[in-house]
Amino acid sequence: MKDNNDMPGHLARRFQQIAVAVFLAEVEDAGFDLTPVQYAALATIKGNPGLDQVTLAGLIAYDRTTITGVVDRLVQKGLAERRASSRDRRARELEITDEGRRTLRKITPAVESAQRIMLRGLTAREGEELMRLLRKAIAAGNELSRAPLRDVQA
Amino acid sequence: MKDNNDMPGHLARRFQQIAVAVFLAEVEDAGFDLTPVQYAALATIKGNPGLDQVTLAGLIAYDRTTITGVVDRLVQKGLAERRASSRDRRARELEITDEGRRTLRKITPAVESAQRIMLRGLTAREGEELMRLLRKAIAAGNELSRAPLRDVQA
DNA sequence: TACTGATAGTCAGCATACTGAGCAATATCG
DNA sequence: CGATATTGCTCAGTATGCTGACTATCAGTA
Repeated sequence: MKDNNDMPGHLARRFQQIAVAVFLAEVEDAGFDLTPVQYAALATIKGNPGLDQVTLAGLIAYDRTTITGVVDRLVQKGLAERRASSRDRRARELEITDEGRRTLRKITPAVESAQRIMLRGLTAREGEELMRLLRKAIAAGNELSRAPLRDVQA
Repeated sequence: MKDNNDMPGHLARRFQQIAVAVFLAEVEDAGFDLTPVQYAALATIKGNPGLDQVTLAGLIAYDRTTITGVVDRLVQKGLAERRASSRDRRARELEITDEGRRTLRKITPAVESAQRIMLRGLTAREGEELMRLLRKAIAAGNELSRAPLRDVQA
């Protein structure tokens, strides 16, 4: 009978659970109300102005049905805008607002602090190694989830 | 500007996402309909007959408000039973059913296969190292989530 | 050009997770 | 003993994530 602690799936769930909690706590301490998912989406919109929702989803490996709600909330908070595309009337072009830019800038220290805290039990070397191993495992399993990571075809 | 791939939080989310997808796929291939969360709960009930919901939640680090729904579904599927405790009328004692035991037994190969698949990009040594680092990071962050792991006080 | 297939987005429904509130029952302590 | 605090559980509300279905639109082709 295997112990939970020998199950990578269980460990993945626990680590993710802690990572989210730490992120939310740091961001709230900084005076903001933004989830990890919303942060990643907003940062990606900023880095890729005018991208459509499917592209955004692919860049951060979200399901396309999830992106709808995430963008809804970013728009509702005034951090992003959703416009009909002129090239493809099915698509929506996404833009970050000035308010979104300001929020991203001010929230960055909290986000970076969160990343440190979630690795606080590890040495710097171990933290790097953990990230390397996660990247490698993720790369090999990318196609196994419904929402794989997709590069932009620039 | 940090890349997503340098953010342990993002990597945690991606690995967990893949882990869940792999688990569900393997279990479905084996002809069962059980989520990772339901599996862990059921296995823990089997190993700790008569435990109450708070104890169960502590053993697998679930929130107590989440456990309610999970147990609901296990009961509804006929895999577990929820009884009023005679010692403490607030508490519910949980028991696995014969059907639950049968399911656990038959599902085990799929669960173990899933754990292998989610590490398929890593060598055996790397897989061990990943689990060690996750365990270490989790131990240091245990108290940071609302639902920390709790040992039984037997 | 008409047909077919693929694509962008949304929606309904289900299953985690969490916040915060509330109820019932137990434990503790003056 | 009685007031208070704590505990076990549930519920309402919100936010991911997913499956599957549907509409509108676009692309490729006969």
